[in-house]
Amino acid sequence: MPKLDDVARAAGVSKATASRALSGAAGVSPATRAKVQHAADDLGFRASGAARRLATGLTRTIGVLTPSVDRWYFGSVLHGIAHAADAHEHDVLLYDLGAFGRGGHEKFERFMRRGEVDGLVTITWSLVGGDLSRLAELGIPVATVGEPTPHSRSFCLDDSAAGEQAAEHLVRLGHRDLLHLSSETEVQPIDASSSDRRKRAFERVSARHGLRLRPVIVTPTSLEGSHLAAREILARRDRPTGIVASTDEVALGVLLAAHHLGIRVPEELSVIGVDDVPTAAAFGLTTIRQDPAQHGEDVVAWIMSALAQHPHGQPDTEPDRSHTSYAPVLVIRSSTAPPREPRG
Amino acid sequence: MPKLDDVARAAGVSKATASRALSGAAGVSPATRAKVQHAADDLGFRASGAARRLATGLTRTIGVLTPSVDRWYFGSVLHGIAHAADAHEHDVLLYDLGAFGRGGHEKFERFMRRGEVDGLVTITWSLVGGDLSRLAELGIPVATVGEPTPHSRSFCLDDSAAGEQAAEHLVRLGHRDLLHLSSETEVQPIDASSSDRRKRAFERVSARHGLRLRPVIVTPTSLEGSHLAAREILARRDRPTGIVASTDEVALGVLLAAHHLGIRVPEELSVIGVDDVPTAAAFGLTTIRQDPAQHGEDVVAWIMSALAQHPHGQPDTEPDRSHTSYAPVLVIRSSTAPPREPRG
DNA sequence: GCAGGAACCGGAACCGGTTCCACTCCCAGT
DNA sequence: ACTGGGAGTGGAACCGGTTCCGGTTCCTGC
Repeated sequence: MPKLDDVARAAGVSKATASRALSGAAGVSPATRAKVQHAADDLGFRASGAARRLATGLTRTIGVLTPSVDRWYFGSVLHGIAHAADAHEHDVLLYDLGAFGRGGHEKFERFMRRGEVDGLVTITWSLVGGDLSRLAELGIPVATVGEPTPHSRSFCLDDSAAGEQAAEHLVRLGHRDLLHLSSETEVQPIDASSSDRRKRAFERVSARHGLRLRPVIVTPTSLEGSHLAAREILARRDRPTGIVASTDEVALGVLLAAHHLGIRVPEELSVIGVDDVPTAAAFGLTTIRQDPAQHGEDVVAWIMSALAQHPHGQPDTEPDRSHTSYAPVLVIRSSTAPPREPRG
Repeated sequence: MPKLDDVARAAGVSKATASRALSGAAGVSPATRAKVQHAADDLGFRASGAARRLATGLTRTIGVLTPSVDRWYFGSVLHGIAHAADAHEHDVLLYDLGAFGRGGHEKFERFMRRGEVDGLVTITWSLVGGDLSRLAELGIPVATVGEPTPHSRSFCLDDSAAGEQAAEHLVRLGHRDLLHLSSETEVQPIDASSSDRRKRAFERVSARHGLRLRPVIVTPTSLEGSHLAAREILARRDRPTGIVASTDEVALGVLLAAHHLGIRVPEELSVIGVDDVPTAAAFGLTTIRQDPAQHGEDVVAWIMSALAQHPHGQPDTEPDRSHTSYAPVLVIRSSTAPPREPRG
């Protein structure tokens, strides 16, 4: 494996010049640069990342802390991050904290102990199992996607608007008797989750239009969980005419329950979700769309710009803790329609 | 940020001894080790990974090349890898090649140019966009999960057995008129995909039992794609009594189509898939289960053992290219039953 | 009492780049 | 002709660990 020294010797220059030539630094004559480049290609030279890291203190790597990787939302964000990082010639170091199970805290500690990255993105803040306020001490750009947070730069769907749009869509169709069904988040404080923000938005809409007040239902986070919960709800005589689900997964559970109970959608029951997962289209589910992969690309773009401004260490100014919220977009399919016999 | 030198000075020993003490190497008295450890804790010392890399040539990182991260199978494997790697105090460097889109080849080249890892796992071999035979030159343990391959160690569900079990299950129930529906793989050579192996197994079972011969149907890889294909198939008068799908995603599309056409499952149609995705349970889908997360854990275990045997560079012996194939397990739910009027 | 050796430790040479600083040219300005 | 300065380059000091090698010390065996 040839080293920089070999390249320098082959090109008849010093290590210093060879380094400058290959890294594109200024102060090298075009002729010399070409000579060095040629020698490097010739020898099949590949710079040692370890040596570069040690000398520059830069890893050209961005870390991702996520509570899970095999769920749609997290996977999509990660996909966007990986794509954007690649475009910037950066690698992605993945820490799958698995906070949905246990052991997330230990993994977080391991990251703090030995994770060496230039920038960090946490996919959701409160879900990952660790004291995330300590991340600020890292002295690197930190951003969160999936939830607004005062502790760092953040990117997230406007959950309130999403919740409102979902409810308003059904109200506009004539529904007066709605129910909100959300899935619980297993680790997250209940009052800081996206589900909760959507739920509260629903309640605001309910109050605004004087809709019938129904108890809040929370189901386990799984299609099966929401399916069973929905079955119970829909089996009752006074079931609502429409259900606003906090996510598409929950909404699909409702669809499933309706199917099993022989309740026709949308004739007898309207259902709306949030996310627009790939399967939503196949099921004809009306939903509020968000694009997590885009969020992932944006968060990397921000990290790169932060890195460009402050190549090393602490920024001298106050760190950017602004929040980017994405506007939800309503996607109307065939799971929503006016109620059969509008009341009120 | 304290360095090893500081720790050594604080403990009143040399850098060499401090290094040995902290790394757990032999040749340090218990008393000295404790003293150094204490000093390190005291100063909040964290060893520089970059320096360690440079000195040892080890990255304590394993790379993952995957065609996608936001699909169930890949995400699950990745989850297993991340979990196991963490248990071995290794990091995970993710290369999402995105071969389902374009640009996979460039990303692969970037990995070859600058990816520095101790071990590598590719999730599927032919799907990722690059000349993977070059990976052997890396001189590090390489393994593949998701498909058997002669080029490297590999881990994969026994697709033939899975395909046979699925078909045999329906035959055992009395079906004589089956159809196999598989989704195409966009990049993979068609004759090397898991779908293809499952399809050929189906054909063997068909021949063995002299079942009615039906044309092979291939659908686009998406729930929507298989849904539409299934609708066309099921709308015909002479539709089969059972459908063997190459994956659960395809099977769910069939279920969806049956629902829209008012065909009752399993009374009028049996459906079986492969994978046992989380949603399969909610839909009552009979399927062949595999556990990709386990495959991920196993592949990491193998890499770790290979690393332990040959700490550096090329193994002197022939590299291990054996294949581990996982036995499929049939999970019977409510989408399969004897046909209404058994023929033959 | 003394050779032999094991256990422990320190000095210094690495690993392979980057970058500061000094030095040499060469050319424009007066 | 002489100087100021910028462009191009080389020497050498880093970055922060690991590890080889040699030197003490102390204990065991004869």
